[in-house]
Amino acid sequence: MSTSPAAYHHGNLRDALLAAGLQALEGPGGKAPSLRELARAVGVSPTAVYRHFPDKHALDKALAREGLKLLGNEQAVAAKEAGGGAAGFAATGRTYVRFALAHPALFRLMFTQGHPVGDGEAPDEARALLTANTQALASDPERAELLALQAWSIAHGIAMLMLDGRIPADDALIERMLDTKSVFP
Amino acid sequence: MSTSPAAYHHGNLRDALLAAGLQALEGPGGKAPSLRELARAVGVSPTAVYRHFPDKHALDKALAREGLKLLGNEQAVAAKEAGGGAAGFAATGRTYVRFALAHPALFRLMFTQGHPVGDGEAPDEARALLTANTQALASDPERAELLALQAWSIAHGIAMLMLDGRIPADDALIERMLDTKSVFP
DNA sequence: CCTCTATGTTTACAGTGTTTACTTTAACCG
DNA sequence: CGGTTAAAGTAAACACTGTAAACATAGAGG
Repeated sequence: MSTSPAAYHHGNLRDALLAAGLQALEGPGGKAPSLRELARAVGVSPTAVYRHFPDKHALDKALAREGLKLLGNEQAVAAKEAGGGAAGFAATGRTYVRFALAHPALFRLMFTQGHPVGDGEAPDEARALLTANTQALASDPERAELLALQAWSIAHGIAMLMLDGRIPADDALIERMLDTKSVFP
Repeated sequence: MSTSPAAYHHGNLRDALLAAGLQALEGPGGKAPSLRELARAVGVSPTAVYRHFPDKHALDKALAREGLKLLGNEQAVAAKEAGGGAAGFAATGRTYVRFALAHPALFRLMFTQGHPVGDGEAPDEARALLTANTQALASDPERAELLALQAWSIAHGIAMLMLDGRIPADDALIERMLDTKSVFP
């Protein structure tokens, strides 16, 4: 799933580009890399990239998917550590916002790729976890779906507004804003 | 406040640039214009822009402020038409999301300029309206501030997720998700 | 009227995404 | 094996971007 050490310069250019892209995006202070930057980082000519991605946007979409995987994993372990149930659900939300603050550039990229709603892609782990949680917590499944979208929206809104500096990126504030008793009683 | 017909080519280049920028951004299918595009649209050399803005980012920030004004106005009239109070508050939220869907590029620009939270700028009308509404609806003023941030976050989250195509941009869905009885009982 | 300052223009540079044409490398198969 | 073929890489070029430096031109004020 990443950077197999053998056959770097030849062989798996695609994976190498994604790895270099993630490294550039990760962490606070991460930046969205240019296509040429990534080619340089991997030691290849800019046009070589086009053998593996039709254009820059496709590369970005692939990086976004990679980011979604990371987020899903972090959420899954956080939910498990919290013991599942309502506590796990809450942990999921906190982790979402913290992930955004920890990897601003990556998080922005993940949600700026124009992901048409009806495309046949399988739902990412984060999304699957969300619906599973709400289905377990709500009786009515339709109401559960609405709850899922609302929970997603408030977490996403908090994350975005904090990233943009519209709301102080305070950890205690995250806690209060996401308090399930207050928002979803 | 816009495009005074006299003295176009000489005089108010700054306003002309902002007007051209807004026109490019407005509407669905709007796009973030390049500095050179705007210069062309106004009939001026690219570097002339630098007499009025230190760099592209400053221009974008000015456009973002312009967009916030537009949003604030729309929200104000919507709240007034709904008769104020709780109904007005709800109208404010709906208008927020609808504005985002009606002007995707502008909305994105408005919230991607890195607006450091502590800077001395006066709060925009949208923000002022928000706190006024929650102060009126909640007894405890501290609880009102939290409610304001939560309401903002959920509206912002819905808007962003719909813009990114993660959630269907359905008007009825907006209504259900923002239903105050369901979210803030 | 003459000067000075605000506001433009020209030219140039480094960087970007992308196309086209060319070269190498590896794999396949008779 | 050995030769052909397709995959994967390179080089050069194009149109575009934001920006800097040096120069030109009003228009206003003393």
